[in-house]
Amino acid sequence: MAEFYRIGALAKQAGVSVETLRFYEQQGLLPKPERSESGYRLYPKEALNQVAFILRAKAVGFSLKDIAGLLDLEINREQETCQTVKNFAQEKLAEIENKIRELEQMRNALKRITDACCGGTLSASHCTILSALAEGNPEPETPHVY
Amino acid sequence: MAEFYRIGALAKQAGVSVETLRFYEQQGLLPKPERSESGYRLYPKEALNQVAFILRAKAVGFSLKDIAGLLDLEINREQETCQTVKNFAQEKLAEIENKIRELEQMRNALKRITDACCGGTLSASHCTILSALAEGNPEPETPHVY
DNA sequence: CTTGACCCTGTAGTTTACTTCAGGCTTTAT
DNA sequence: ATAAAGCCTGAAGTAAACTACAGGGTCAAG
Repeated sequence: MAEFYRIGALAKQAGVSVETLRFYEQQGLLPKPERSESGYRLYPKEALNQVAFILRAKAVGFSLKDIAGLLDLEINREQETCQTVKNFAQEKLAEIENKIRELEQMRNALKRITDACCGGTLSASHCTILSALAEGNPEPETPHVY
Repeated sequence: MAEFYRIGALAKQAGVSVETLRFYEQQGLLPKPERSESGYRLYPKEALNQVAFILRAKAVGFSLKDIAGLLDLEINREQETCQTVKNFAQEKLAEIENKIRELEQMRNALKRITDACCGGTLSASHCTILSALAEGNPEPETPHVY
């Protein structure tokens, strides 16, 4: 029971357009799938996970080129030593952890606002979102009193 | 001792080009700074934090338009009710927490690889980086034995 | 057996986020 | 005082990531 998606079905499942899927294939982000006799692309169900991975990586700020680099590891892994693969993965790991830290800083800044903010129907003239956000580190600063 | 940066100094400090700073100003991401008699932009030192915030937000996948939306809260805050501001901030907070979760999934997948990977000089043909990454959830799966 | 939904390739157009250029003032170092 | 370095505006150019044709096969339903 080897099941296959055609491009339209995969696109629908993944929440992208068929053009995007063809574009990703052309850019080397998706492996060239099998073809039916008439030339239709036939995707195995793993393709859905691969697309999901691309979308997740994109959502957190990796470029398609970055992502291709990650995926290339798999494709060329026979030619690479294990050490090379591991190094690259660790490099990407560091990048990801950096992004997590940056997001946590942003989250903390926003949290401080939503907590401090009255949340009522008054003017927001004291909700200094930018000043709170603009601070890199959460310096306590004179707390706003409402 | 109100100190001012000229555009070149701010650019250097922030690690961007002067053109990028002018572009951000034009796009409404940076407030229009004071000008010297001869028309030079004079930035207060807070500008550095604002640029840093933009860069951080960009690095984690927000578009300039998204960022402008965040920063707009400050600029128009007199016109908005506190509730509106708070709602928007909470919406963005949810987005950020989503991104953090996505990154943590990616981090876990990569970590499993680097931990399982021999790290030696052998072929990496068993380092299934893609298959590990492609999984959304870390299903245990038949563990690789080397 | 034809009509409509789906697929193909290839090329052109769009949006986002810059970057470069042209032409011309200002400031600073020698 | 003059030349190099820095700043100005406005417009054009570029790279990445799609998105939209144009022109043409495929296939299940009626």
